Amino acid sequence: MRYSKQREQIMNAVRSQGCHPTADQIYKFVRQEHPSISLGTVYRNLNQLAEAGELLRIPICGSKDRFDHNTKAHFHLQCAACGAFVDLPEEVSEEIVRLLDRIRRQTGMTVAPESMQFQGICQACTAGQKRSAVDNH
Amino acid sequence: MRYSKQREQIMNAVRSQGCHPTADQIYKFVRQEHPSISLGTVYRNLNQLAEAGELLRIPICGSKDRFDHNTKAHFHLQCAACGAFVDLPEEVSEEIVRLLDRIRRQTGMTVAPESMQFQGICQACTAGQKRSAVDNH
DNA sequence: ATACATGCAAACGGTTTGCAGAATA
DNA sequence: TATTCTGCAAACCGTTTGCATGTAT
Repeated sequence: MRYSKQREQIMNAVRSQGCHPTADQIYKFVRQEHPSISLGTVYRNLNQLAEAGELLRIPICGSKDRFDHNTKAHFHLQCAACGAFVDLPEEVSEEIVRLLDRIRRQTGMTVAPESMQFQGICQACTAGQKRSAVDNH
Repeated sequence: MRYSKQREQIMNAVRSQGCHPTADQIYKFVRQEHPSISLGTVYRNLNQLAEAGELLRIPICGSKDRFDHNTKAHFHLQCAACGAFVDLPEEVSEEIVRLLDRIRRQTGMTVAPESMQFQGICQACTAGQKRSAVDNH
């Protein structure tokens, strides 16, 4: 993989936008300092970086994929109320991994952890402090 | 919801194709006895039937949605090796539900069970009896 | 008669891809 | 110079939608 300014800026964008940005959020961000960049280039580079293991691509059913600079295996919840896309706490992640292990032993089916996405209601919204969907993404 | 021949045939197709058919599989199936039906009509009816609770629409990340005549809450695994789309055994489903309960108590996050899709390797393929992807869907 | 349903084709939204030209090594 | 990368625009694929017509109630 040869150096390119665009790729560097894209990687920086993913790192600086802590909140699991989508491709077009990254596109808008990078375009501030590099107005001529194209969305196709953003996607191409995100795919390459994901393949190289420098970031994670998180597929989202029925909406835009997310990208994560944290490449350590972990799980996410997308809140149906406010749209927030948050990491699950580590203890919960461990429980999930244990469950997948048990499933394998009990059924012979191997579940891929990176395929597991959670949808539901986040902490804040479950507690009733509803924020509007526009605050988040 | 007013009666229509198309809807009846679509519902029959979902019931007779035990294996969680996709919209276009249903389309091809119904077209055998009703060649003039359109794919748009199939989608419209599947959506209505899902809304009425007569079937389940199962969103699949990055590929075609599936439809299931079994409306009782249950979970699915899609096999990355052979493409099979299978129900998880009931004991496993119960364990998953218990886990979601625990997550709620521990974190205050509410996970929607119907959002949970599993990808991985099915029993047969884990055991090494790999079938090819074309055998299944 | 009046909703509601249909077939068709066009639109949609997120993502990928083919191409000619530009940048890296 | 030989590759790799870019910007652009068009293609892609599953799904939805607008419209004029047809059909159940």
